[in-house]
Amino acid sequence: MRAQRRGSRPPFASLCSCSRNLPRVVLGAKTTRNSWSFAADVTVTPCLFDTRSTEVTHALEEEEGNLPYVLLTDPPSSVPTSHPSRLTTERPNFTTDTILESQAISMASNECTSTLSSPVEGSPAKPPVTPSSILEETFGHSPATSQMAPASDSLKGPGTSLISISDSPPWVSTLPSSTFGCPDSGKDFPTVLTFKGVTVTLENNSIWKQFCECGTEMILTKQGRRMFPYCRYRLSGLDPDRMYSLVLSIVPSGQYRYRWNTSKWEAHGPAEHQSQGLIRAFPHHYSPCLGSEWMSCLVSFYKLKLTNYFQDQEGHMILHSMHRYIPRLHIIPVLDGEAPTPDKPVVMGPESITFTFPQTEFMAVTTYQNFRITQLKINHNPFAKGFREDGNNPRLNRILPLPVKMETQTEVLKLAEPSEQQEEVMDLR
DNA sequence: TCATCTCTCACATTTGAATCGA
DNA sequence: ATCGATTCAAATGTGAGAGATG
Repeated sequence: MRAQRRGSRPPFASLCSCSRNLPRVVLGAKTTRNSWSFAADVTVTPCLFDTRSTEVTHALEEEEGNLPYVLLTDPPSSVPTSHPSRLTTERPNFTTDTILESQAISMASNECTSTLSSPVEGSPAKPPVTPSSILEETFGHSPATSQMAPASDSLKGPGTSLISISDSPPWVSTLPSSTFGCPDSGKDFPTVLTFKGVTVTLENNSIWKQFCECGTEMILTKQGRRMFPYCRYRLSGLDPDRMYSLVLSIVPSGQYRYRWNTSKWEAHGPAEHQSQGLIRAFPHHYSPCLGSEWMSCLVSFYKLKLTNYFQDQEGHMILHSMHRYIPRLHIIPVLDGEAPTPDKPVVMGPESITFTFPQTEFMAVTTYQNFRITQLKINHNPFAKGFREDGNNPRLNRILPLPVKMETQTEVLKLAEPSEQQEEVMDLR
């Protein structure tokens, strides 16, 4: 399903269910009274979203066989500011990890001072560092993903109200394929983005920046592999009394398939299936929450897993290997009046906004291509601690010619400052 | 046919939560 | 109720080998 935007009519998204126990998000726009164009559809965790009308349900059932997963509706003329009673029975544990997360914050926050103007709106604001706790899982998690159209097609366009703050940042969109990896590390990436009074901080920007400089790679496996680093945000400027759903989508950021050639990525043919569009989205496991709750915690999408298994039913993000992607955070106000159920969607209307941090772009791979990325992962990821041997990992020695090894290890040691390692270790807790 | 590229799987290791007993 | 030891599931990258591709 490819997005087709017409006129100035804004796009909206609905989050709803399908018949395979995996509900979906649909990003689309109403083009005429009875016609919709779809930017994307995504499988999402059930019971997380408020719902609206069922206007085009039947049309989509016909299209998709027995998959009544699409529910789209007109946008509300206004979004109520009051909030319904709690929509879930379990709540985040806001106390368990306060200390560890606060420590991580205090270190990470040092990286948040380079507030740059976003393409949409500059923001000098730096969110106050307040005691926080990471959002720990207490909900039953049901996995989620799905197919969507390419972001370049679906989430841009005149009149759109689905705003991508950094939809086409020049330092990303204009990067030649061979320069993927942000070698121009002297160019700062925005750590804080602000739009419509909502400020989003990429809390673990320092680690992202290190990976970006080498060209971030993320492993895809059939059973799903977590991202490292993962996306961790701090939010401010939300209405404290309003319910919001946070959804992370991962959209293609290039039109090509790539290959690793000795020391750099090169375009190698057109992207696979991008004409049909494949975007994934992953709702945060605590969605929906009050704005006050989102703002009091770090929002970490550490549960997100990446896979290249297209029959995946576990709800992982399905990506193409050797393709470039970039995560995007969607902040979706939840409408009042109706409790969320798996068969009803929440409207992603004019007040929904999307934030994209260009430094989080990555290459999806099944095997690491860039040795520097491997070393960064080993040095930063606690689960890979077994491969750390102070630069004397015999396995790495085996696969590396000596001169290269000496050089890269020096670089890696330089990149992996102790404080950064410590930050990321604590980040995982 | 062959070389290269890409992917899959078993493996060793670490982490952290859960469990159990003192 | 607390603490330490143990167990186990889930996480990591490695490397061999299979399959796909040109």
